[in-house]
Amino acid sequence: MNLPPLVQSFVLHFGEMGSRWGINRTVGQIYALLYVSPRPLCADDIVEALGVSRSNVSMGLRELQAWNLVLLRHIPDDRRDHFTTPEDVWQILRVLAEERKKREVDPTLSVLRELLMQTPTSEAERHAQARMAEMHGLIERLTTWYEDVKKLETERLAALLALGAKVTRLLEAKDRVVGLVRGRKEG
Amino acid sequence: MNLPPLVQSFVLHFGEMGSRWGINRTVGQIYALLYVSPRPLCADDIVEALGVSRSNVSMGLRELQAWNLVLLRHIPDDRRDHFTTPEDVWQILRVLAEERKKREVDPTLSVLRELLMQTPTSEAERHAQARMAEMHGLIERLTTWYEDVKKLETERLAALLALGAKVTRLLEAKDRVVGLVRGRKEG
DNA sequence: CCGTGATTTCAGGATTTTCTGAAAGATATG
DNA sequence: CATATCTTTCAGAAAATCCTGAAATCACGG
Repeated sequence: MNLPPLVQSFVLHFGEMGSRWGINRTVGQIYALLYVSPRPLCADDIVEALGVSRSNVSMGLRELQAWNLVLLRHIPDDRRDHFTTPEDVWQILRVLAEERKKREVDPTLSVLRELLMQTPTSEAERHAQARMAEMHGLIERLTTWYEDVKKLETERLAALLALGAKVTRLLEAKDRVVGLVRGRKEG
Repeated sequence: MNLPPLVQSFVLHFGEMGSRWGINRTVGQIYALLYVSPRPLCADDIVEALGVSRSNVSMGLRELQAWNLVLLRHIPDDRRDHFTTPEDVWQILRVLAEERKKREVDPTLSVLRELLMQTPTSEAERHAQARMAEMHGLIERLTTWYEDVKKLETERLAALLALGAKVTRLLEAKDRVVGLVRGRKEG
C-alpha cells in the first residue's frame, strides 16, 4: 500500500472497523479509498493502492454495489469499469440506513409477525409471545417513523436534526394553542 | 435444545441474526432466551436450554453484560448468579443505541477529528481531507441530535416518533407564526 | 468468429472467530 | 480453614470467514 499518509490512515481505519460494521477488511478499505478519491477508480487502481488480489477487489466491489454504496461509472475511451461512492454524504446516509434496515431489522420483524400469529399452547409460550409483541410494537414504531422521515428532502431533514429535542417545546406550544382554541370555542 | 416451539423459533432466529448484528450465535441465543423468559435464569438453565457448553455461556453472559443488555440478579437462598434482560423495551433500545454508537461510531469520529487536524501536503490530501470533513460534519450532526433526543423521557420520545415527518408541518406553522409576529412588529 | 483485455468464479489455503473441556479461581458455609 | 458449589480462564479443536491464483467467462473490435 502506497498512499498519502492522511489517506492511508483513513483507509486503514475503515479496514479495522469493517468487522464491527459487518463488512470485511478489504471491503472497508475499498470503500474508504473510493470515498476520498477525487476521481473514479478502476479495479486495478484499487489493487495497486491496497495491495490485495484482483479477485478480492472484484468481490469487494460486488458487495459494495449490492449495498448501493458504490456506483459504476464509465470513463470515455476506457473499457474498464470505474467506481465511485455517491458524492452527497446525506445520500450515503440514506443508503446505509435503508440497507441496514433491510438486512438487520426486516427479517426479525417478519419472524416476529409470524410467531405472533401462532396460538400459544402453554403459559410459557403465552408469556414469550407477550414479550415478542412488545418487541414487535417497538420495532414497528421505529420503522414507520423511519419510513416517514426518509421521505423528507435533505434540507428539511437537516432542520429537524438541528432542532433535536427542542421539538418537544414546539409540541408543548402546539398543545397550548390547540387547548386555547378549544377552550374558546367550548367555553 | 428442548424449548416450547414458539420460544425455540425466536431463539434460533436470534442466533442466526447474531452475525449480522455483530454478536455470535450463542450470544444471540442467550439474549433471546432471557428476553422471553418469565424469570431470571442461571447459567446452568441456559446450558440446559441451549445445549452449549458451560464456558460458552459464561463468555456469552460476560459479553452481554458488557453491552448492558443483561443484568445480574440475585435470587434469595440461591448462590448462583441469575440473569435477566431489562424489562422495558424502550430501555433496551436506549442501551442498544448507546452501545452501538460507542463501538461503531465514536472511534471513527475520533480518527476523523485527528486526521482533520493535520495539514495536507498535496492536492490529493487536500481533497481527501475535504471529504473527511463532510463525513465528520454529518456524523457530528447525527450524534448531537442523538445526545439531545436520548435525554427525553420515554413518553415524549414515543410522541415524537408517532409524529414522524409531520413535525415539519409544525415547523412550517412555527415559521409562519414567527413571520407574522415579526411582520406586525416591524410593519 | 477470433483475439485481446477486462472481469468473475471458485477451490482450497490462510486467517479469524467461536466453542469446548479441563483446570484454576472465587465464595459462601459449616 | 476445609469443603462444596459456582464461575471464569484458557489452550487448542472445530467452524466460519476471508483471500488468493488459476481458470473460466464475458464483451468488444476487427
